[in-house]
Amino acid sequence: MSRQILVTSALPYANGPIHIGHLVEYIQTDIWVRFQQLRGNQCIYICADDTHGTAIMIRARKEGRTEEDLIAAMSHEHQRDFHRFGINFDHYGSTNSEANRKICGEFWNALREADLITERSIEQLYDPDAETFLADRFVRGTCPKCGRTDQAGDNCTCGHTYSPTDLVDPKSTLSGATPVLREATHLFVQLDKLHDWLVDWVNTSDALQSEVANYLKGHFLAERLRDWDISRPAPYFGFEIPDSPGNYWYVWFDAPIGYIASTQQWCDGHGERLEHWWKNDDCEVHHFIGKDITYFHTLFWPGMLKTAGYNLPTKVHIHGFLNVDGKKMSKRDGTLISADTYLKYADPSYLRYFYATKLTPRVEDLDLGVEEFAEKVNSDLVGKVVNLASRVGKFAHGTGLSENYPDDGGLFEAAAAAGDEIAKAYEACDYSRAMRRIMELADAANPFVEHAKPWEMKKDPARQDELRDVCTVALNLFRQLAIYLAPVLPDLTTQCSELLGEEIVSWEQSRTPLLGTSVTKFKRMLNRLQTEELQKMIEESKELAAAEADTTAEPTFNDSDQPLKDEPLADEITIDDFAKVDLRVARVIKAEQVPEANKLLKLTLGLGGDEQRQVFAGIKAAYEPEALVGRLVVMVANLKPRKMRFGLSEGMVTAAGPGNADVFILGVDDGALPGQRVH
RNA sequence: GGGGCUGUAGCUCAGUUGGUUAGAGCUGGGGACUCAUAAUCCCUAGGUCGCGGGUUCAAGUCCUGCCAGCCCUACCA
Repeated sequence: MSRQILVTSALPYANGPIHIGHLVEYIQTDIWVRFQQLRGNQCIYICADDTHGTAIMIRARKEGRTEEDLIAAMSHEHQRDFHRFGINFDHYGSTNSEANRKICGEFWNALREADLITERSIEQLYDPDAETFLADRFVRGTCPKCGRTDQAGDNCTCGHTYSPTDLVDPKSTLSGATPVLREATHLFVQLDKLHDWLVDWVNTSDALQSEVANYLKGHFLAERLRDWDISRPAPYFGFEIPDSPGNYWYVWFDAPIGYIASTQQWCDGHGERLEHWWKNDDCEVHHFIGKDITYFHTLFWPGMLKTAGYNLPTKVHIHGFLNVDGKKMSKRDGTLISADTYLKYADPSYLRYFYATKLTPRVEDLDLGVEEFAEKVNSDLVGKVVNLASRVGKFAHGTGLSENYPDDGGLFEAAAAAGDEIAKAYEACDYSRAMRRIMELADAANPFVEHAKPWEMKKDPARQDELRDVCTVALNLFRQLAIYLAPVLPDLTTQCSELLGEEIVSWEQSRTPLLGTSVTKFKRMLNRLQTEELQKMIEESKELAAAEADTTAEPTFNDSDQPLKDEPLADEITIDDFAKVDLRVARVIKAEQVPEANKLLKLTLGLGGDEQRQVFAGIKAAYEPEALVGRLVVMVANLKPRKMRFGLSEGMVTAAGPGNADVFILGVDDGALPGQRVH
């Protein structure tokens, strides 16, 4: 009984190129889809570019083009890369399509009807220059806890987390402007109304890996589910909400619906009905995703599907991240290798096979060790599998295959019997196990040729029948391997088909030997992988990253000349003049308000040990005392003490800026110690 | 701090419901062959199964404590 299966991979964001980390997922999915098709199931593979959101809007603006132009170019590039890696989508759409807008509307109405939508006003930082609300990652500023500057909008390297509205001296990374708080209405999905249903679904469906189910139960379902902020105010690149003008669906609302919209487009082109795939209990829906988007696919998405009356996922297959040589991929190390760069140095089959040997049904990170990668490809694929065909190909071209299958000591039969186990492993996404079993078969096949010594038969005209029998066995064992590897190595399968003049279309072909046909001239199938090529690949990635950093860094140096005009450079001095000023690193030990003073804060500065100075600084309008405590500042330590109305000031804290709220205290890089002199 | 996962030969891993001398591939050492892409074949080396307790006639396999590593999360996913 043939199954009907719809498969998706996560939608790549139209904001950057595909890299080898992304490919883990697409290769994993593609293998599964090809396996299902080989087994005779009706299986379609749907994907699309994820195109909406602030990041796309900002990037398009920076590049001076429309969003549509940007995402069209990106989609083209993505599809080109996927194609070159043998990722065989049945349809690759875009979330920025009319089909998607329409289905989003349908989901929206269903959520409204189920009374799951609520409205609330929230305050968010707004960039008055760029005229847009700012997501956390577009705000940087000084950590309110430790005073480190240039920290991200939601957390600091000191480990503290906070809201971007807590940042001292926040700046928009888009325009450099100081963001202001602005109120806007947002729409929320009250997910907690589906709490009981979700608990039940997580417990009873087979859709989730056990560790994922545990994670959900322990983290989210253990308490009240928070409302999900599902709208963004204009300007926003996305779909405007029909019954809430000026508000747009958040990109995470329309992205998963893109799975359905893209299916719709496929249906339109193939005379199919969407209901047959998405509103049909007989159709399985499988999502392949990375662990970072677990939450969306296992709580919100099922909730939305349930509410709108679509098929729930039969299975959400979640995989871990890719490391390279045991470390996170990084641009600096050159290990964040783009699909495009990879292809200049290595065959896509290598990566497909290597990932297959590493993938298990668990949510585990996988490691691409550069040495291991080359070893595995060379010894398994070239040395064992391809070698089997390579070593008899020349002989077989003359003899063709025997009419009857010769005695091979039970090798073919054993390999045919192993098919069920291998299929089971593929089905369970346990490719690692499948590859292991297949290589065991290859290990058993090579000794057969070795012991039969076909090269001796070749020299003896009386033994040509024997020679043909040996070739028949070797090539049939090779053919079995090619069939079992077909989901992983489509190119090898094609080459096998060409060699033997038989198209490989079904897993069942592994059960019966191919006999009595001619064999075409053997052509080399796969080259060995040189580790030097991999080194070059990493080098090129490094250079690309460096070049990119150059071009992106440039605009940030576009500084105004106003400060210099306001305060021209002073007269030249000698080094001796400068040496008279004793600048020291000091730690702010105490910082207090001076009740009667308009501009002053009273600071107690430590120079290490017991050495302390009391300093009055005119920074009241710019800094909260609490934010200063613990910070390192640079002070003029040998300034003659000066009596002020509120007490003695024994030095001066250095700072830049015209005054009032625009005062910026000089800091030092990590590692400096109180008491050290500034030279 | 909370949760999850992992810890078996130099490396990557397998070890089914607890049951004979713990396995494979790669690497290393020795040999053979020459059909094959410095491919292949044969032989060989090698591990107190992270550590300590416990249950059992019997534990890598179950329970418990500890140690190490990785990941997630830390009252806005």
